[in-house]
Amino acid sequence: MARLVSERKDVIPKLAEVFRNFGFEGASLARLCEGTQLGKGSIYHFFPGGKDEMADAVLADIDDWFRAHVFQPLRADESGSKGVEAMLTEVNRYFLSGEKVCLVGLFALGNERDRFGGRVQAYFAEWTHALGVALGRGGRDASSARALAVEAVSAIQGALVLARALGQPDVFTSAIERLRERLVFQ
Amino acid sequence: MARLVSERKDVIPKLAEVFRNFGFEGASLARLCEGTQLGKGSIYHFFPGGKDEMADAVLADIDDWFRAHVFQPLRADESGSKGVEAMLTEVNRYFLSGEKVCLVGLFALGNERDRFGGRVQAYFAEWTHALGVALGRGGRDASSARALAVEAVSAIQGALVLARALGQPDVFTSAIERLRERLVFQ
DNA sequence: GTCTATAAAGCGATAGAC
DNA sequence: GTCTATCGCTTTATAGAC
Repeated sequence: MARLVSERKDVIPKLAEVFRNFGFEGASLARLCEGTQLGKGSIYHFFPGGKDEMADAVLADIDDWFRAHVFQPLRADESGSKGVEAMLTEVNRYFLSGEKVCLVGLFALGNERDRFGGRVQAYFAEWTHALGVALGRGGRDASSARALAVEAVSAIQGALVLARALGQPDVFTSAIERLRERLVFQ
Repeated sequence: MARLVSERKDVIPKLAEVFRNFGFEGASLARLCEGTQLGKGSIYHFFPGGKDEMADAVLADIDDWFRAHVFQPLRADESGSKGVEAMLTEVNRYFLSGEKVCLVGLFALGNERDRFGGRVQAYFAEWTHALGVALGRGGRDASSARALAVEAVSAIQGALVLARALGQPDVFTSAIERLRERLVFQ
């Protein structure tokens, strides 16, 4: 049987899925190995710091994705409407229309916050800030744009919770549609 | 030293706090013992089924509290406005103005959903249903009352996530105030 | 009802051969 | 880069004395 050789960057999304499904404490090395199809030796070769380093790499990867696909477009768009529109489309795709959970939100609620609080805080701070900037371009004053941004990100996170809890992904897609009508100027 | 004898019902809130702080997998028996000030022998005397039975009892206790203080008042109030008003006040108090996390929401996101999915689903289903009934009394048609109820409970859960993540409890209290203006007819 | 001792399994992590 | 063997520790759970 041919031996499969992995690269660290290919492993991270697989680790992410395990952490999403089991949380930090629930993601045992056995489960992480199963999810990545890697032995303990390989996984410790990539992440000598163990689980902490794995979760940290996963959070950094998520942060990078959102920065590239959501935060920067939000800040860059001069129209203040296309960026918001793009955010909602990308976010809906990222969370698989409500079938996928937000790992950062999960870590925010759980005790993972003690270990990764900085990353969790930074993720939501940057998201709400970038959205606030974009909404501010739509003629809103700074303070109400900021408040609306926090409200919108809260709505996304809450919709993910309820969609998951009720087993109704459309709770999430409906929330996205509502935000589209509320935030985007036609 | 006098020996303290406990009752099962006094133990449950203490267990709840441990589960809230550490999640299901993170709540080890050592931590549960520490949080309840009970030995393993005592804790297994009350909950022979182990951690599963403890978490189940905690969820049942939360469910009872919300049924008595939130769901039933929502359904009982004929005015369709005082019940909603009371819900927001009780919920704000329960979650300590955004400092306390929703255990059911945490379980909904994590893999605890596999074990306690039924209870999680029932909790949010009853909450959104009762709120929908109350909102329907305010002159809204059934379908928009129902949608608004899901939106409101989502807003509460999402605000808890962001308040926790950002370390800003006022994100939660602001969300409650916004809901008060939006849902309650003056 | 509470305590201590103990069992069996799983945990994260390391070492060393290939 | 991958694998297996292994260490020391913690885990859940049980048994039995008090």
